[in-house]
Amino acid sequence: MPEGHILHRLANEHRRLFGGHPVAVSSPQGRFADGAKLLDGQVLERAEADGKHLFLGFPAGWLHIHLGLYGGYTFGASPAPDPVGLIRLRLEGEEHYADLRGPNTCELLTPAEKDAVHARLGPDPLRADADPDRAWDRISRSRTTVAALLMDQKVLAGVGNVYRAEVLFRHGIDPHRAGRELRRAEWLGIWEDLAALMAEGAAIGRIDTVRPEHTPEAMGRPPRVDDHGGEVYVYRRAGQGCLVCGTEVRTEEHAARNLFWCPRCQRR
DNA sequence: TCTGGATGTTCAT
DNA sequence: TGAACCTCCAGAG
Repeated sequence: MPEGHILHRLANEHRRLFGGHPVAVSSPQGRFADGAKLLDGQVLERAEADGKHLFLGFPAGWLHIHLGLYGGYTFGASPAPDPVGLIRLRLEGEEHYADLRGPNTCELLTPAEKDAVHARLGPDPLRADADPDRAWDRISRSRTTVAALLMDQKVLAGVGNVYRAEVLFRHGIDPHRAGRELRRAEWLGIWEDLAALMAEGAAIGRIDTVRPEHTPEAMGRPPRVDDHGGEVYVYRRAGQGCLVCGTEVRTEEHAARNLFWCPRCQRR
């Protein structure tokens, strides 16, 4: 379930489980057989994430992975079992293995090619070197909606549909407002909040955005279960009552993605 | 058993 | 703006 926090979590996981050691690299499915052959037996030297991109550094080059909509990882203790389903990439160390399925991208890059990927991404709230003003330059001049801008990886890297919906709710911002209608203070509030929410998401492995005072328990309401794990305000809650005001949460297709918002809490 | 949907991106038009 | 692509799974029949 890949938004940026998951990729940072995966980078940490790769460092922890395989960093500094040689790994057996294979492609049981066969679609990355040539690349796997080049990397097999090499030491995993680095692992980092930028936005929704994962980079694994080997002497032969950078392994670039993008999970797309339904790519995913499975980790386990060695020895790895016989492959089940389509496993594009398998890394195996002495104690652990990692299986990658269904990625959008799984390719080997030169350092220059890796730099080019970074160059086309906006700042990532989870990276220490990120500069929110770089995103603000784009947002403050744009007629595009805030909803679309937050999902544009050239503007801001790592935010997906869940964080987009949730951060706009938390700041009471109508997703249909144009970027240039946003005030700088509002943007900085969004940025700070994303950095904190996504850091927490990376640490716990799920997206939790509901403030303690709004949890169903605190509000005296029956608990709700989200199929994606954490507790959220509006994402995929169309037709349900808003946790804060009770108004029906709305949804629409916006720039080819599902958008969710509370028409009362989020004003223009 | 089949269909449709999903937290994403790219390319063609 | 729409289609294609990557894969899995819940729900329908």
